[in-house]
Amino acid sequence: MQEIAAEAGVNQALLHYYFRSKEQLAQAAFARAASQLMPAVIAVMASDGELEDKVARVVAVELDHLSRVPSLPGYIIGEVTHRPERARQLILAMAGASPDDIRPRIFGALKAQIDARVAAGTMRPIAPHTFMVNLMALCIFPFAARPMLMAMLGLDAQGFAQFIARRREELPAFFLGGLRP
Amino acid sequence: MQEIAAEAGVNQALLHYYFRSKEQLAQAAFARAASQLMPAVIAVMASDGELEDKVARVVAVELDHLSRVPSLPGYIIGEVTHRPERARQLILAMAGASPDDIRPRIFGALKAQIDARVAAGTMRPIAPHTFMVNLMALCIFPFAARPMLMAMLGLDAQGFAQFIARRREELPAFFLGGLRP
DNA sequence: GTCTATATTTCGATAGAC
DNA sequence: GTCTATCGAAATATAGAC
Repeated sequence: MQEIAAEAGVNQALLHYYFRSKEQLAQAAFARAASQLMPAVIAVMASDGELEDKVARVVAVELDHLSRVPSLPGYIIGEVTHRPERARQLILAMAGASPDDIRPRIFGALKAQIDARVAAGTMRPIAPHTFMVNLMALCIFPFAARPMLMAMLGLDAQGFAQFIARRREELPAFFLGGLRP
Repeated sequence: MQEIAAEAGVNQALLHYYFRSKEQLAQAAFARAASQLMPAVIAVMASDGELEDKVARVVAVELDHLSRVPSLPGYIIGEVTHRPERARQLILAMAGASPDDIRPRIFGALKAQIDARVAAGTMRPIAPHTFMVNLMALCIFPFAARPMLMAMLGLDAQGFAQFIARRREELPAFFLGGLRP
């Protein structure tokens, strides 16, 4: 609380005036972060448009956005791991609706598009869940594991940014390639 | 410290006797966790054997292991995000050697194998870094984001386990599929 | 709404008996 | 090595002036 107050240029009493307790401040911070984890990803996936274009757009939007707040995924994952009850709030903040309401909207459209591709023989069957998880994993994980990857690959901040920039171009082809029959 | 002592069935004084401070206890816990994040992955990747077999073995070993400690990735990611200086210790604990020593061992062998496949026309070019990051992402992310995915996909613990079990079978084909020319 | 000052609680660390 | 008891520091929450 002291650190936060100092960084905000106020004192602890004011934080308490606005948030009433440390826990409620933590929840507010988490809610704001959660709403920024997957900007428009759900909207994109639920929208009309060719599957391949959706993938390309999700990758581009997501990597561009996370490049601006690279530690966001690590923060959210740490928080949700430590307090699993936040998971529901996370989905709610991401999508603006409850998990039960969101699920059909995303996975309904996605399943129909996958089925169409499979029927046309241009795609192997894949569960919509798996499709989404793989896409999220390939986009989000490099940021979540950023300090680890920087150490492992011997990159500084600039080198990491370049790594992501290349990824932005290559990832759609890699992802869609994994789905070819 | 109180919670940890209670769970361990001892008291705080004994924790201090063994670890001297909270920070040193945290480091010890982190080091132990780090050594379990990617069991044998580095060994497998640096070993002889066909690339396709390595991928299949890494996926199998990693998913089997993380299924037994599903919150390990989330803990490590949270810790490294909050304290990036732990990243070096993470690599060291994972591989038993410094990042600078490990890098050539993994990526040297990997690069040679990729180059051979590319020359034979059976694989698109891919940077060894990207290869490793994609593989790690697809294996580790589902566990790191487990509470979030459970909420998003509407799974309980058993449903998540089944999701991973299917993943164990499907992931190698998806991953290698993304590399075909 | 924002501050200073302070009360209250929690927590990490230590002393010392066994 | 393990415990009980306690010190001292730190942090959160509150009171009250402006």
